[in-house]
Amino acid sequence: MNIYIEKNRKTKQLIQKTFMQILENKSFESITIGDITKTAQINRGTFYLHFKDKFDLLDQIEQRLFADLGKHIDELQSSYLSTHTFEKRQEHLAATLFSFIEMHSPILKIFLSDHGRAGFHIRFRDAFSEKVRFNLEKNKSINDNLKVPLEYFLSFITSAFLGLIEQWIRNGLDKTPQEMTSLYIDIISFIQKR
Amino acid sequence: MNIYIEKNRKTKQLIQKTFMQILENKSFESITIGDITKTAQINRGTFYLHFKDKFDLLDQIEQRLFADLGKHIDELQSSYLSTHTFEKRQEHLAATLFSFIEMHSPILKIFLSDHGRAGFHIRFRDAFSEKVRFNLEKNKSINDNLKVPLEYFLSFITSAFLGLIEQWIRNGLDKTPQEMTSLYIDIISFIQKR
DNA sequence: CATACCACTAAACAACATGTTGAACATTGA
DNA sequence: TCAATGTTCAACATGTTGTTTAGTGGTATG
Repeated sequence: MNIYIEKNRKTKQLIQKTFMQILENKSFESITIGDITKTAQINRGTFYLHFKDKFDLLDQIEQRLFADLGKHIDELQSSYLSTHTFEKRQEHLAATLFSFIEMHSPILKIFLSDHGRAGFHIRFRDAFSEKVRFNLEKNKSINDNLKVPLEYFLSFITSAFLGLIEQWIRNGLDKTPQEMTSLYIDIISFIQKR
Repeated sequence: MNIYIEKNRKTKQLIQKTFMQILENKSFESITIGDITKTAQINRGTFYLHFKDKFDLLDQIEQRLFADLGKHIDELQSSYLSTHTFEKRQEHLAATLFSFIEMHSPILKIFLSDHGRAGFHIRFRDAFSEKVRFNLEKNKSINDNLKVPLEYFLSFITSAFLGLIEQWIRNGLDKTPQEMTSLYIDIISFIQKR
């Protein structure tokens, strides 16, 4: 019964790998199950033994990505939570995120482009937003001085961040995560000086 | 020969209207040409007399939206360009945009959701970004003091703005364009105070 | 008034995509 | 060994796409 588990896992991985590969040259919408199974050299029916449909396939890849993102941020926050200033924590959060993006850039390059599935940037931002909310709510000085609803402020700041990431990816990752972190800090302090 | 032009125009409009209507309940990908023509009570072949395919139909609606957005911003800039301070111009730009969004919220609600087509928020941001770039490049004090590449700053600020818009729409337009403008200003000044 | 024209319809077409089924084959465990 | 189980496959019915061909009922024009 052991060889079956292995075989199943391998076929499922093959489908996911092949799918991602095709996604580099073709948009999600235009990819057919046949495209995937022909390239992977398996029967089309086999696909349906592993995934409900195209969307299920993408969902599983997406969700693994979001889970991984959450794990990274959680780890950071548990070790940094009260040992540093808010500004230092912000900086480390940015650095962690840019590193994460660099690590997953092959997938993100596709998901954030128009080759991906509609609404990805919203789902990504929501996953990210949840983590930032936790970080902000712990901070009294923010809750007290912020006049606008927290959800609006969160949308503003996480979208801005995501905008930087999208530009970075569009530029073919022309900078290191460290450079992106200082670029982020430079933009914030530029706004502050006006 | 005039009645023909009228008939053609009306059928084309009917297709677009019906399409937008269906888009409220069904995702772009899952809508078929048959869905549209059955609802509009026209022959399926007629669709192809007006549009190349589903994408062409959506493109034409998108492009009309972007053109309209550009027109609004251009009008604003030509009348305000050098008669006000940079901050006042920013505020009026924000107010203009929020009004535009409110006016087109039925379409934008769909296009920005996962019922729309992948990459819309990128195309929308690009259209918007071009106009803001023009505004920023005219301003010497920004070009001189900004250490980071303009494209990154543009991505940051236009994405942040789009984030506010998305949240606003998600909240079912719970505020007036005027309230959104002061909300925007409040967020900026909150960042400045830190 | 005849006729050429136009937007649209109806029906049929091949090509292709989808999701399901039952059969084939390999592996497992009693 | 052999029945049960797991994986894969070929074939099927169904639905969508974009094109084509023939035809309808109005409209313009000489």
